Amino acid sequence: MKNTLKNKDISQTPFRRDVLKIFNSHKNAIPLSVIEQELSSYNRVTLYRTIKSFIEKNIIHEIVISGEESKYALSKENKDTPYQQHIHFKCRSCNILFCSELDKAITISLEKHKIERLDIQAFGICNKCNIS
Amino acid sequence: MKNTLKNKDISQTPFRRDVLKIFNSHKNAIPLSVIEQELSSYNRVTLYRTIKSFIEKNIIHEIVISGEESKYALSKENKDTPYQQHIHFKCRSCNILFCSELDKAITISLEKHKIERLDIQAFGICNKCNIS
DNA sequence: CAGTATTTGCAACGATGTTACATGTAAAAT
DNA sequence: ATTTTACATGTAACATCGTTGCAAATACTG
Ligand SMILES: [Mn+2]
Ligand SMILES: [Mn+2]
Ligand SMILES: [Zn+2]
Ligand SMILES: [Zn+2]
Repeated sequence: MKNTLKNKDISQTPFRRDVLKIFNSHKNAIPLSVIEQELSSYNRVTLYRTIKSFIEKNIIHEIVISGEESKYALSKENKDTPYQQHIHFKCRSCNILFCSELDKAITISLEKHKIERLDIQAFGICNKCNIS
Repeated sequence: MKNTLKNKDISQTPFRRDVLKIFNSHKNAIPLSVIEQELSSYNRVTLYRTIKSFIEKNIIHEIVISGEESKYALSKENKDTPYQQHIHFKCRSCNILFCSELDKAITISLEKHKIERLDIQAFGICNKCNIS
């Protein structure tokens, strides 16, 4: 499970390891600004390139929501593990955003059009905010 | 059905009318670049502000997809008509993006979290691209 | 029509993301 | 282990995007 870089056919560099460590230390999706805060020092350009590589290699995926800073989260899929349907949940109270698997896959059909993949964002109130 | 500007409590100006005309003349969601092409002349700042007002007044809504230019489409909801669940379909062949209503509303439940609203993007092959 | 509120255009600015190129480093080959 | 090669990084410059302050123009109100 560790050493995602080697598994992903992408060369191991200190900077990439640091960024990956940050992703591994967060349960939820994080924006660039959080990565920047947690890196002691960094180069803007290199960070952009790192994020882009990670997305291309399927190490992370981007989650965009209208009017918000893009967020990034570790991907589960590999060469071995194929893509698995999941949704993104965003709490309107504490603002966390996380990936969540579903018991049963959602299917939608549209009469005339062939749907191959769904991208689902759910908005509401999370567990923690609900009880307090 | 016409004269959306008056209904929406937003003052009518030539520029806003022109932009609205463009939306009315397109069945599908369109990006800023298309609006810019179709306006004979325009001011960048004013266009940004117009789009922002239209979104605030619920005349249009923004559809963002990772890695793509944001697109905008007319909204159905008014003071009268409440929000109605719908999905966005994007064809990977001809690239059109449009809003589509569903026969039956989709519901997802997440055990611990309270879902209030869903945002669903569907990707695949549209009608037209499928037959040709 | 006159007075007020809102919108527009302009100029300047900040944030975001990209590119070219020289240098450094990781991985592969010997 | 050393050399070679391919790839990653840092720097600077740039382009694009979107925002702001302010003065002038226009739409709305009465
Ligand atoms: Mn996810
Ligand atoms: Mn829509
Ligand atoms: Zn919460
Ligand atoms: Zn199509």
